[in-house]
Amino acid sequence: MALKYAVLATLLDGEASGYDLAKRFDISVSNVWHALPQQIYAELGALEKLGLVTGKVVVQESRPNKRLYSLNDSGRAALVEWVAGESRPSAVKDEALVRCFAADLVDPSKLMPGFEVRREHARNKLNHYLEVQRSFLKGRTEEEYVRSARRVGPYLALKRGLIFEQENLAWIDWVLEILRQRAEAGAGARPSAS
Amino acid sequence: MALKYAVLATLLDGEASGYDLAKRFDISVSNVWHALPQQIYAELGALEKLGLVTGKVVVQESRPNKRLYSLNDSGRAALVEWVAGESRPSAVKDEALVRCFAADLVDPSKLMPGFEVRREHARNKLNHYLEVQRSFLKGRTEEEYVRSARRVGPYLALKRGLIFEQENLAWIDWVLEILRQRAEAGAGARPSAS
DNA sequence: ATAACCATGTAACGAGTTACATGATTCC
DNA sequence: GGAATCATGTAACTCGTTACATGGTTAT
Repeated sequence: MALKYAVLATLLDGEASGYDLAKRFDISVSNVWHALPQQIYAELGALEKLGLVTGKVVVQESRPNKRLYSLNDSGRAALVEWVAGESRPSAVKDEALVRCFAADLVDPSKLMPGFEVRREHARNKLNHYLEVQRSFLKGRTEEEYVRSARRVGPYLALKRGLIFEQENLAWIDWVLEILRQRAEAGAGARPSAS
Repeated sequence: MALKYAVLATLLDGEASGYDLAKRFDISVSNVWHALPQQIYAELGALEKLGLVTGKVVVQESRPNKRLYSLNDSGRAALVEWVAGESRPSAVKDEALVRCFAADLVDPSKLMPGFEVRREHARNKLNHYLEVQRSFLKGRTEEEYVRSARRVGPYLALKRGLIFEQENLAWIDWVLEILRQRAEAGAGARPSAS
């Protein structure tokens, strides 16, 4: 359901091909809703059948032809109707938490490499978000921005992803620190799950 | 995949029926991995076929009979082998962010009720986590706990959920404040998506 | 030359959600 | 008398992921 509206909302930024949309999803929408190109192509087809987007073929030389979609009045109306509704509660969904849960089965030092990799991922994602943030603010403070910008929605959403990744990183560092301490303290001791 | 190990890890706390596990998932594992009873029953069946858990029927009077499952050596070994692996990167996955993205289509005041409801949910969940935290710490500080407790994994995982919900709540409050300001400032003005 | 980009999908599979089904017992 | 608890599932469906398929063009 959400993908449908994520696609509609992304078309607010102007008409796009499936390929274009897949890119937008990668760059600026990934924080809001993640989707693979295959899903996007399928969704655009479905949305056109529903009459919520309008597609037209653009013939190109020296490039494959493409299908450009734009949000039409029905689509905009559907989005307006949906946007004020209630969202289902969100939660962290993360394999790493399951691994944590069983962490005490093994020597703490065994877990550290996995978390180091994770830290890298988190840092990269955070840096990406920070860049997107800079491109929103363009030197203004956040306060100025949310007071004066015509469109704030995308920024509000970005901010959630930013905070999430910051806290994720902080948590990973905290976990690594505890694992390090325990690896030292328990060197030689047998791990136990009881 | 993760559900499989979530079930195995939950059985570290002792043998349980599907019904018991469903409860544990609701109370203390929900933060780590969410699953409905139907999934748990199915997974337990699959795990028994794989020989990773051992089930036995317990006959009861004045209660339906039940099937008690316990983690066996194969299951424990599978968990040990899995636990040090790499987890796929996590991300927020939240309808509300999609709604945010399209927020500027409508009057800010229209969005507030949805976010108020959400704030309630977040507060309840946070309170639940705080209670679980108290039952872990039992008066000790966090520092003491992670230094001295035999088993820290579940606490590390809980902490992530706790932080997530705290930040979620803070973000919701921030969004509501911005919506309120904009509703005032733009009273009478026409909303625009450009 | 080789990689990355443009451009669009299909097919199979796995995971998660919703709806439905049953029935005794104990708590309020 | 009605709700909640114990106890276990099946069936249909939606959503997301992985693998596969194609083929020209531009940048290094």
